[in-house]
Amino acid sequence: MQPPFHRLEEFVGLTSSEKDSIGQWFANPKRIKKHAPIRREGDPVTGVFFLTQGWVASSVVLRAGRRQLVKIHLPGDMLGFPSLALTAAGETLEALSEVSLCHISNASLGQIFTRHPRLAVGLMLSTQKERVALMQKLSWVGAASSLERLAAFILDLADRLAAVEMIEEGRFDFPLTQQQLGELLGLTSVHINRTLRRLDETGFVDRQRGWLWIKDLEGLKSLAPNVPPDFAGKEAGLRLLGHGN
Amino acid sequence: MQPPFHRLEEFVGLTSSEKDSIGQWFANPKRIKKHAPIRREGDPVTGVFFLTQGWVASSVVLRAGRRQLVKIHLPGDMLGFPSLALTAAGETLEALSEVSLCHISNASLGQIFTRHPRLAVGLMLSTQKERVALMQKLSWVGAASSLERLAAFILDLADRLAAVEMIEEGRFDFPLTQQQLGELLGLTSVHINRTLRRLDETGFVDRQRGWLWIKDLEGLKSLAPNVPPDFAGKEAGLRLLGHGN
DNA sequence: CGGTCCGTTGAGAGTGATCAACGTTAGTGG
DNA sequence: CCACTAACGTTGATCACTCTCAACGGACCG
Repeated sequence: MQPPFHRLEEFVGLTSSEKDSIGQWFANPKRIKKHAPIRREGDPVTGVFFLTQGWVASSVVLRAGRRQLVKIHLPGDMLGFPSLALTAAGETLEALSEVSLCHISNASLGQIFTRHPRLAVGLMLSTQKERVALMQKLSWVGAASSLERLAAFILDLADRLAAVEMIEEGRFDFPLTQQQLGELLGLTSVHINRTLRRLDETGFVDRQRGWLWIKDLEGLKSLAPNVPPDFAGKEAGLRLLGHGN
Repeated sequence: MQPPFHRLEEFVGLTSSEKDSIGQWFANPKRIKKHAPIRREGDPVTGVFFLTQGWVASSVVLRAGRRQLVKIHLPGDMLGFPSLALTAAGETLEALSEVSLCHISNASLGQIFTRHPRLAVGLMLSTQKERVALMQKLSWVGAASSLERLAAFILDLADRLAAVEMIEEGRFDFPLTQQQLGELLGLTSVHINRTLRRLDETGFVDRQRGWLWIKDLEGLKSLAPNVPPDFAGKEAGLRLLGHGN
């Protein structure tokens, strides 16, 4: 199976030599069992990860024993970038399903910058995209009701699932527990349950353990607190590197 | 006056040739009046900014007319990076005080990647640091009480002010209105007011229009929902680029 | 087949929002 | 320099969204 390059090629076109360099990353993918930790907060920072299959949650813990899920990662995502700036990992990465991922060592990552500047730009833009997504999520949690937050998350998720063909006619596997949804959106699992039921009763979604079905996309969109940002694709890379390149 | 290089040199040591390249950025700084917008959401993305003096807020707006302040920027910060991935700016940058900043064009930024890989690594790590900060803030807004959020913000701010010597004995200028504080922390201005008064009455802080005084640092720390992350400094750059470099 | 985790539902409590009014400060123009 | 005005800070009363606590049923796993 072809590794999901789409996120790496989103912002810059890659030459075959660049693709070769990347190809090494996928030499020996690692399989992780459902619910197993990939990396814990405080672990040494050995590099980043490229997720090829499955769902991963990244989270930070607070003193009170609470925790915040920062992001749900899907195939094609790069994991662990923020921790590069820290002495020890600042986020826990946990497999939400059977997961397959590749480790990219610090040295390999550094070589991208010294040898493949175009690829480095692509990586940088990719992490800026993540930052935009994080800003959006902060705005949901800081300034939207439970119904709005849930709608926004489901819509965002559906978009990202579509990019890797993990959604069909609005239906998709959904391995998150309501507890985890709550930790993701700053709500309790009890309130997630009630809010989910409201979406259900209105006919916007249908759900069973393990999967979700968006029955009324436009209805959900009418609830969302913002319109999703418009990512620039290759144009972003060209702005930085010049059109003659 | 020496531009605040500290953030650029935080993760990698710079050679004199690299410093020269950067030096061009500071050729003609632009002055912005208090309360003036630097860039609005939807504006074209012409590059990024390097803040040399003053306070800047970056914010996103939601459909309901609400808005979320994403970050308060201080001298030394790079502004506008996330929007590089977008077709149009995704965040509004607004001067909270008299501001002085330098514009760095897309092309100049691209040249950093093609000509000065070490500097590019420094920039990348710097934006990862911002991402960590954003993750922290999300956790405050998503999982902490109003008192905890306020304490966490004030402590974080004090640390960052200290890095640019804008704080003296715990006292500093503070140009944010309570309305803006509310938009930053996901609370209403009324509730900010009451929460601030609680901090005041407990003797943790003293405040007047325009400035703030941290009277009991340890007390504030006891309220904070998390311990601040430990950034790796030059060690982070060395991990990627190798110690022999 | 039993245990544990997860989803569901109810009752009650509380944090923070909303609405409203007023005093104070700072900025503006005469 | 003063009067005027708008923005900001403060406080009270009330509302409601979400949390907490609790119990129970169902699904999955060993």
